[in-house]
Amino acid sequence: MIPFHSAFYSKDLEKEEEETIASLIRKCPNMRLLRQIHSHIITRPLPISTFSFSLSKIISFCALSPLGNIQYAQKLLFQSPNPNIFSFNSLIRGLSQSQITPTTQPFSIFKHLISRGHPHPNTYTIAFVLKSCSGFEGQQVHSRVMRSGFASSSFLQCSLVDFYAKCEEIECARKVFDEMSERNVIAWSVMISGYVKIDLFNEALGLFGDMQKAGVVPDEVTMASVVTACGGLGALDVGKWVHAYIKKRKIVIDTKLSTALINMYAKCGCIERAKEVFDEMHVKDSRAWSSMIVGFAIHGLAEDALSIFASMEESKVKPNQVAFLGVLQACAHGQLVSEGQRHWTSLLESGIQPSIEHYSCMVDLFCRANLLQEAYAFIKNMPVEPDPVIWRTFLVACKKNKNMEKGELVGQQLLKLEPFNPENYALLSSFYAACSQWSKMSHLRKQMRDKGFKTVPGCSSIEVDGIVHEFVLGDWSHPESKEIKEVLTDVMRRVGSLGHKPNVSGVLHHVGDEVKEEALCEHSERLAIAYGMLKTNAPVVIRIVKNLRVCEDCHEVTKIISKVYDREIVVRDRVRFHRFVGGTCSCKDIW
DNA sequence: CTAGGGTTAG
Repeated sequence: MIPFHSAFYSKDLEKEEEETIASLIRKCPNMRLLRQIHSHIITRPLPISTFSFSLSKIISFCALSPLGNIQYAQKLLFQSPNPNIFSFNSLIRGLSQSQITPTTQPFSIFKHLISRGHPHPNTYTIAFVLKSCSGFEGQQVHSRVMRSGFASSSFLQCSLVDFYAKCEEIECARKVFDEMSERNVIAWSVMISGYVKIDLFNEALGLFGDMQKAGVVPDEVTMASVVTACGGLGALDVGKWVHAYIKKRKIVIDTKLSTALINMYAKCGCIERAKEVFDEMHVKDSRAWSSMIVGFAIHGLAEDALSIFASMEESKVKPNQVAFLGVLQACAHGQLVSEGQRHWTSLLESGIQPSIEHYSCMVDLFCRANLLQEAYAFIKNMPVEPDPVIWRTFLVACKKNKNMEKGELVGQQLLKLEPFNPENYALLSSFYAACSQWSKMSHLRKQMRDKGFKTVPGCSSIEVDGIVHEFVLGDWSHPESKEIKEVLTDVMRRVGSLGHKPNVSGVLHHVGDEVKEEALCEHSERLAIAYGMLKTNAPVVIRIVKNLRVCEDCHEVTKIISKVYDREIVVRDRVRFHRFVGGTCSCKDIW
């Protein structure tokens, strides 16, 4: 510390002193030393501006440094006679970043500032406050911004767009975005990522197109959202185009963008390319590893998932909860029961608190291996309450194993837990159908009708020449549906001549088998596959994205198609991929 | 001392 005598104090010395104190605080290794610096500046007869500057640096350290103490920052601030806005900003930022739930909310500090009239909040204050606001609070901040002189601040406009996007108030976000006079790369990126956050992937891609038209150059942050949108849509062609665009524009492919690309390729059914991107990464963090593990898992490549998990451990990156989720998922889908149990033990040993998703994977592990007893015992021994997903997993297994007793029990449980979810009624009804309990099934379907429940219809899409065609169950409105029908008739003739008997157990209505067989042919994945067969030729891969899980009969038929028409068909299910080649499926018929 | 991005059960 510079010794000084106030009599000789000049502006230069003042600056020098401030600089020394600031640098001391920057390098401060712990709170104990910080308190010493604090008492130093209190006891020294510093000029008021130097004192105030130093105190704000101390408060900032306490509020923001990992070595700091947010409570202490708050105490200091409210004890000091005239804290500046810098100090308030640090405290607000610290509170909104803090992991522990703060006793004081940033928004209430903001209100406090306004009611006492000084110091005046600035754009920094508002940006920090918005990060931790509830929807209601944020609207109040918004209206204050409009009444203040900050309405045209690009920073705040971006913060507001992001704030509304985080609240899933996408129309409000869009309104702020549209009213901006100048939109920089950040404004476009926040809006695009806002759409991605709520699964409006087409809107995100559309806006990316508008951004290009507006001549704003995207960067790696923008592209991460765009890539994620492609993955969400399962649009491989667009995804490949976007990847090529990134390379051509020489946009930096950092860890986050690489992770997004891995995920996109995996979700678009192209696991080889996902692996290529992964191998090219220089720095792989736990999220990158997790993406690769989950990618292998959803492709049914359990061995690859396990070996990449082992490599992750070897490379000293600690598996996070998602990595464990991926490896358990892989074991479940690959029927590797003992491997799954081994990783479960290692999850518990790692100190990670298993989440409901982890428990769900374990239940699924037993269910897919038809170990219903083990699954049920596992559910009963869980320290957390089983959720509807877990019960549905178990009920699907009961359906497959025609276990009336357990299935009925669990089905009732499910309806009690989630009485307004049509999916539960549909599932239980198909369970009764599988067990040939027709009267119970019609009773349930009557209940559904009475309650006005509608199940989500199956919907499959296929991308042809960059255009995504959607097909809904039983919907023949496609302009080329006559040709599609001809393809399907040919398929049924050739598939039938190979001795395939339609498996109608997946059809819900208790009607004649002939009607049921017809209903099977109208399943959305069949329409989409037929369209793919119509519009493309081998060796082009037919890639389908479906919103529900594939029905058993469609799965059989698709296997046969892949053989007799010699077409590779990749179907993205609601939960995983099926790759049909030469009459077999990569899921080994477990799904 | 401001604004934007990546993994997650059936």
